[in-house]
Amino acid sequence: MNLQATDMEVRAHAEHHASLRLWLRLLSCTTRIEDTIRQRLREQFGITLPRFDLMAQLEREPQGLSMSELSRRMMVTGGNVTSIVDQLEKEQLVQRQMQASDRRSFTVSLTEAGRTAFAAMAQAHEGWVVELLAPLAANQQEHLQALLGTLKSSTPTHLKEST
Amino acid sequence: MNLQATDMEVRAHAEHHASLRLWLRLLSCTTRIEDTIRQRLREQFGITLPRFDLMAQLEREPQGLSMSELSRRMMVTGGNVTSIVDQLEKEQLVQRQMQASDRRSFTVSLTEAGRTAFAAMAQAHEGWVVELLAPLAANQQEHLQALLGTLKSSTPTHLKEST
DNA sequence: CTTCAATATTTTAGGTTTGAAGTATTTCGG
DNA sequence: CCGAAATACTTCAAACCTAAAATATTGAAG
Repeated sequence: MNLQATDMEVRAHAEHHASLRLWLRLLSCTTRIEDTIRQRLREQFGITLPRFDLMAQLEREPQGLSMSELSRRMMVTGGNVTSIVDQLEKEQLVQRQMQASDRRSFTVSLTEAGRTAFAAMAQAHEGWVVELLAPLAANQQEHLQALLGTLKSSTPTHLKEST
Repeated sequence: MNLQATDMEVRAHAEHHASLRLWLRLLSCTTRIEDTIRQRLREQFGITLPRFDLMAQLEREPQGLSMSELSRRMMVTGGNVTSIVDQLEKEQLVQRQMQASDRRSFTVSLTEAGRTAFAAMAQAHEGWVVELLAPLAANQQEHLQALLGTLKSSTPTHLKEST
């Protein structure tokens, strides 16, 4: 083994370590923001983050979404969506509507009460996100968005992002 | 309200929207990588991600860690750590060791079997992380690391990162 | 028309996670 | 020494989540 090969191995090893550290930092930043939002949603609105997320998906699609489409957009399993919709339906915030065309499927949409409740929460939520990302200046945020875009585009395309 | 004030409001609104999009992208990138790792750990090693994470914490600290320190580093609640340690102890991968000094507390550490099992998994895991972050060149990864560092340093310091 | 694969959702079992309440031990002010 | 506050861990109930199996319906090939 010559010197150059050794150098390459050292460099590869260092880069591996750097990737690992990057992943841990990515995870911890995300977790921290998520935990803060979860806590505030609970304290200020008595709602859980998954329920808020589901309502957020529906709010963008007034005509409603199927269970499978919700599952895909929220990047969670179908069984999971079933139970969250069950909860929200019990609280009269969303409704299941049968489809004439396909009796296997139906659309879920916000009720009037759901839309009203969501509007207040969404406004607070947006403010929190702005606050929590404020350590980064606008141009840094743009840069971060671009880097994450590069990352996202090549990752195994399990499920689609809705933005 | 004059024109400049209107401009500022428009800009503020646009920036809010940009922050929200950035947050959603951050979340979806993280979730996607996490789901891939979770799936591979299950398929190739028959282990769950939380158990792997706990073992990873212990691997860095041969002398062992207390339950509360584990809880802090993993950024999860204490009750959660209890059940994961219970599982791993049942599988003989970790052990609880009483402390002479404080009978409330004890240290958790990897068993010999645990260290062996973890070594194989950690190597595969590091490879996956490198692979999943590969869309970003080394210098882009550095840049991302720096931006996330800025973000992390000012975020409510709930729990500490170990890196 | 019938059968069989595909699709849409639910159910089930096993884990993970939280927040809050409970138990045991230590520390420290008086 | 005593008792209250703090600390370390566990237990509990409720919700979340996954993967896999089950149910119901549709579509399409023969």
